[in-house]
Amino acid sequence: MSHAGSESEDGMLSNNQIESPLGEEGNYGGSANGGVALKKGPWTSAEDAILIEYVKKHGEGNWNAVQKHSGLFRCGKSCRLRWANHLRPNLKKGAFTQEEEQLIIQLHATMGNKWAQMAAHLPGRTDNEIKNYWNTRIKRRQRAGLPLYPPEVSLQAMQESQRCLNIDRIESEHKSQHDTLLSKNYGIPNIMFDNLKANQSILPYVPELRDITASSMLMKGVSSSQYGSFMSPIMHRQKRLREETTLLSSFSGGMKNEFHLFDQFQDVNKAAQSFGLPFPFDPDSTTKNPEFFGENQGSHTLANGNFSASKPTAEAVKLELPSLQYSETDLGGRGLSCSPSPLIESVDTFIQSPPTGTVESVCPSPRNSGLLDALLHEAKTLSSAKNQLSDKSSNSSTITPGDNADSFALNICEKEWEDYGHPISPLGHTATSLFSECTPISANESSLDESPSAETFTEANVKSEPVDQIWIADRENESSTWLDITFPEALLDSDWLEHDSACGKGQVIVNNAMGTLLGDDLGNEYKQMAAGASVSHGWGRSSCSWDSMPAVYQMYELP
DNA sequence: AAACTCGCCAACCGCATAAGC
DNA sequence: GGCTTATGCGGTTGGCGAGTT
Repeated sequence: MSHAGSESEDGMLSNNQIESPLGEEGNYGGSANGGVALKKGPWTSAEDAILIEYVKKHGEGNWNAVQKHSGLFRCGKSCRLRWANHLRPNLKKGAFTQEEEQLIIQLHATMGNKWAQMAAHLPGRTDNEIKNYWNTRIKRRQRAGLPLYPPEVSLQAMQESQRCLNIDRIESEHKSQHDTLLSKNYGIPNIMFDNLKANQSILPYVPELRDITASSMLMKGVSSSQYGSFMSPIMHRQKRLREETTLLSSFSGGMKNEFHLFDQFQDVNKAAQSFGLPFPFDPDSTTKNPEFFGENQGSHTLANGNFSASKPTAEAVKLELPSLQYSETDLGGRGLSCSPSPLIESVDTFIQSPPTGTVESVCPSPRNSGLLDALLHEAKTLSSAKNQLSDKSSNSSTITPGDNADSFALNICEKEWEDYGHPISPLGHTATSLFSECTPISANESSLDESPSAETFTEANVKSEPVDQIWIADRENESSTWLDITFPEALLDSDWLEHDSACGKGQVIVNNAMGTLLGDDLGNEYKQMAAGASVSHGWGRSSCSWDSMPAVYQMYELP
């Protein structure tokens, strides 16, 4: 704004017009502030002392007043930055410890470039430090042709993503139960949070969840990488929503990165197929899936027009997670009629007045999640095969809007879940296995920066073959009813979740695929949840950590 | 010894948004 | 509601020192 603009202006005052109270030579080429040029460039110890003194007297904040009260010829912004990054107490100086480095990697795998949020998890460290560290690390590893994340971190993020994807699905499917449950004062099932807590062992930085509430979950859900725990507790609600939306967009950033990662493969199409993506991509997919860009505007992975899957980008690697920014041209070109702001507003609307009687979510859903979609598709394939054998009656699990949660739970639990609660996941290729097939895992890798060798990476291409084959076989078998795996809703609309058109969207028929989809651990969680007749509060479809997706899609970086 | 490259770091810049008027 | 100000965040730049050629 004007403030920022004034800072960057080069409204040069000649140096002889400036009288520094410090009598120091300095770069006063900065902006004029009330006729006084403000110094730029490195801070001197004298300036630091002045600033420290000022903060001691007046406290933090009101940074623009620093110059007035202290005679420091620095803009408020600069003062704030100096204080935050160098002068404030309890700052930890020096190199990052190994633990800190590991934490940063884990946090970044989950959050993306949310430096400020990451800094909140590293006491004494600043976002700038973390950012610098990360950028340096990226460069280093890029140069070495190493994966951005160690396999174990990628795997963790992958697992978290899948878990939350599943939770999210459950939530969407049960949203129709929402009002009934609320009226009966059902709470969030403890089991869910117990399970989430237990999962903390996976990512040790996940804070305690004991204080989590339905509302806080709702508030934090979309962006919360680890169950909503990354948001500052004092963060303004709308601010959170902004963050959430941004983080949702991080998902698309992850997708973008994903396609950068494909550049590493000799054969892009094969690489994509290894991840379960339908290659060759149709650049004009909008015409074939108009709803993708219209109704499902929440997914702006493609809508932002930042990448064309059919044209692997040759631009420089940019491991950023783009914010939710659209250009009119992009939107128009894609036939997208919405703008980002309606999305944000819709999220807000959703929070303020949760929708009733619909499973449609105002929150973006992670379409085109690539790897995860591959899993869904795979699960679907297996489930279809199973259905052919068992030919279960879907009516047994039909839920009517009037059903209470207990009956729903019984349906799920007794009719379906028993089949899939087996310790061994019915997913022949679970997220883990699929991932491992595509990830250059080095069993001996322990150090975070000791990444797989180039040889190992090459091996990954070979290992991905089975997935590739599954995919192709599936295409052949289902050529007549081919579903675009880039659009999981297509799966949900088919035999994954059979929306009973006669009874409305809220009436879902959960078939075997549901259990298949959920896998074992979440399946148990889901089972217990259902058995407890407590279907969780209707937070948004994307309440789970889509922002963790970048981890999956940033497994590799370009050399 | 000079030139060059690279990594690190501090600071700047642009942008978004909340708050106050 | 519109404008201005303050604040925060993430991306980028540029200076500097160390290492290499």
